[in-house]
Amino acid sequence: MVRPPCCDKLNVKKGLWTEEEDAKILAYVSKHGTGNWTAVPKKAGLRRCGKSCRLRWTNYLRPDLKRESFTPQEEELIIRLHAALGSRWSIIAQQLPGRTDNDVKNYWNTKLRKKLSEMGIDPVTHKPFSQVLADYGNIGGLLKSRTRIGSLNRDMKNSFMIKPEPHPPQPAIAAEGFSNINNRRVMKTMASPGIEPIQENFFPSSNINQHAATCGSLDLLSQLQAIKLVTEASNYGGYQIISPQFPNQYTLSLSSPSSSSSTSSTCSTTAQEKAGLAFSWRDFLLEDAFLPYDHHPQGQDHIPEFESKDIAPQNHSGNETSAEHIEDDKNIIINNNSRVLSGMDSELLSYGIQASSSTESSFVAAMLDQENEMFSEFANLLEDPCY
DNA sequence: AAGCTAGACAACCGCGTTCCG
DNA sequence: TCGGAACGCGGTTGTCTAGCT
Repeated sequence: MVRPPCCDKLNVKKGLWTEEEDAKILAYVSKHGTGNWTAVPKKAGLRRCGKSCRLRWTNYLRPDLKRESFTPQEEELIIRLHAALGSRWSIIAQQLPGRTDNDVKNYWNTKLRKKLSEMGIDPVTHKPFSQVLADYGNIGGLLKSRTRIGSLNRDMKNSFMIKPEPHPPQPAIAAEGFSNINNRRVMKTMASPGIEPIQENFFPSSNINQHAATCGSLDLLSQLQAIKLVTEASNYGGYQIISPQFPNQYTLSLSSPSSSSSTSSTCSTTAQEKAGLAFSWRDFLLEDAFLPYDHHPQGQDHIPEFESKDIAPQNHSGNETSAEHIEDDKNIIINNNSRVLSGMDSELLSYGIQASSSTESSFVAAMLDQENEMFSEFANLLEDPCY
């Protein structure tokens, strides 16, 4: 990376800003407006990088910034947007007047992530840790018991380090195990050698494992298809988690507590043959959370309140087909991303299903995570097709 | 009182994208 | 069309402070 010319000078000042420096920025902006930040240090008489000036103005000096703490409404909106968008802080911040992306990011990292973790919810995927574990176990089976904890996301790692038992944590119990989730001192400790390897055969076997054992590998799309199928199947066999603060947010309503989140999973090809499913790459695009209200099925219990036109203009392909939905006599309330259920096993359809939009849309984030995992962890498999 | 720990948030860094000559 | 500069974003680090031992 080539350092910008304005930052090349050795005498560029770093660190916290003084009131005098702030005053210079304010005076400059009030006179010249924003823009051409590289010229600001010189014109304003500052020994700062232009980039640093812009950041100071954007994150601190802008007159329209809110200084008070986040409201519960803002909290909920952040969580819902994060579930739909992932860590697109600038886009999320656009929906919160007076808040900067840095504000939102810091608030997420220091408060909300921990809060979700204490609720037993993975802040990355917005799914219960138990379900993430189960999903990961299914995919991790392809590793032939070579899975390492190091490939899990941070919060899952912490949950392992603190609560090593593989059984799904119940939310109320899990709370005590997820303190200090975001503390980087803990992260550094966790990264220390010697504690990273996880016991072999940690994750449960699955039909995917069996198929992979015979096939040896799956192509990437097939693996994504498998993940999606597993995820969606798991959604309907997971746990009921109802946050007292966000009672509508993380509600996976189900009627069969005996159903393991991993038991109904199967390899994509097998499942597709069995259920007549057909996936394409479009199935894995982020789209649902941004559909206008009238594109969602009636009766859907969770409609994003933000304006879809303002965010994520990408990935809007194929709305005319993706807007399909199902609402049958089994009281299935799902969003349009769950159309694959149309041919799903009757054993899945036997459950009463309520999947919030955040749960469904967070699938994409989980998918991307797992895809990255696969690229790194399964590199040898992807390079060694069995066909 | 001193040292330590953790929370909060400001600021920096690196990278990708966009703009412009 | 190309290359450099500027901009924007997300992840990470630094610093301050309050609370605890």
